[in-house]
Amino acid sequence: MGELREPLQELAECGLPTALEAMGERWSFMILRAAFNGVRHFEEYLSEIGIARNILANRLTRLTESGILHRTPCPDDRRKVEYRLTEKGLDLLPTMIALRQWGEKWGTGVLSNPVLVDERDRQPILPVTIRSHDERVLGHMDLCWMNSADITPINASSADDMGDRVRKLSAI
Amino acid sequence: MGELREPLQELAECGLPTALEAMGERWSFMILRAAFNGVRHFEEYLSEIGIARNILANRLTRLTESGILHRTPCPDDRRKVEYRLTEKGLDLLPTMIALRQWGEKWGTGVLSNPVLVDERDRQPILPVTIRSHDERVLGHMDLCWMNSADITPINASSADDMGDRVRKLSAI
DNA sequence: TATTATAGGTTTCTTTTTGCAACTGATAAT
DNA sequence: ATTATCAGTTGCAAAAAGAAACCTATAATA
Repeated sequence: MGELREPLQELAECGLPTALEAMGERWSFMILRAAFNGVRHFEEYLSEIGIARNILANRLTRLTESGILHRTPCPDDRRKVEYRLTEKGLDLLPTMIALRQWGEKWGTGVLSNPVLVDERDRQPILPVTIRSHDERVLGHMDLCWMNSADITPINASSADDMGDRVRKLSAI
Repeated sequence: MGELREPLQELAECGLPTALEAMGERWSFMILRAAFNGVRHFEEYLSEIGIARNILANRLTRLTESGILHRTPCPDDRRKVEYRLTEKGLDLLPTMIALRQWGEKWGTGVLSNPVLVDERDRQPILPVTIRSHDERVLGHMDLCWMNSADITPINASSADDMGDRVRKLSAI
């Protein structure tokens, strides 16, 4: 068993550290959840989440700086400020739902409420999954890591051996 | 504009806090990523991730306690210990990939490498999305929150008004 | 108009968590 | 018999989180 593994440096080339820089701090996901639930104002976030005032102020600033929330002074009441999700923030929904679903599945029997449904038929959404380009649901047994340089563009045929250029995830 | 919102307490009924208790600490996702990349041993995690020794020890213990990693002393070299993903840990893959894809999309042009591909055709996986029960991809405009008690089981018909029992996500 | 209340912070101080570096105890390699 | 490796632990300094009081601008109320 040769423990064949890529140069460790390669692990760094990934969006995860970037994502964690913006969302990895304590409370960030709770603030995001509140935002997705329609919370907009400072005092509202404060009572919704069990967070300290100064920390909330700090997180809202940072989430705003990283473009996840947008801060607008309220025109009708000039004491108030609105923090709402940007497109970038809204785009975190799959991540948040996946995390929530995982917590639900493996946690101590918390059945989520309210539940996300498709408004068209009012049916709950599916568990978030990983899918192949042709939409098959993939388990980790079906996946492997591959150097992006070695990927054959779709349509181009592939009578290619690949040799050591793939590494199976199921071997983990 | 009545700002109609559910009793705030309802927000707590969700798997997210549970999930964050296990995965919300700094480094947890980085350790998970390393584990998914085949890392198994303490010193290996240590050099892979830029984490301090004592913190790593602490995190590995906590991830083991929460059933995400499994700790086994190596039979062939009794100095070594293996930390590998449990089923519960493996089940975090969609979350991790969703987060990584988000980081890739919105970060400063980091193209991930290696890339996750379907081993069957060696094509990159799709972006992780939210899907309706019949597999349509849903944007946040297509979603609403609903009290789980009010959901009509599929197949049962629904000539039901629903009134205020739904709250659109696109209103956020 | 004067007074009080509210919104969104900031400041100060205490506690907790992180990070670094050195140390340890068991096992394996030389 | 000596040295190296592995998986930690310990002690201490720095950073971050949390609680509580304070502040400023605006709005509501008497």
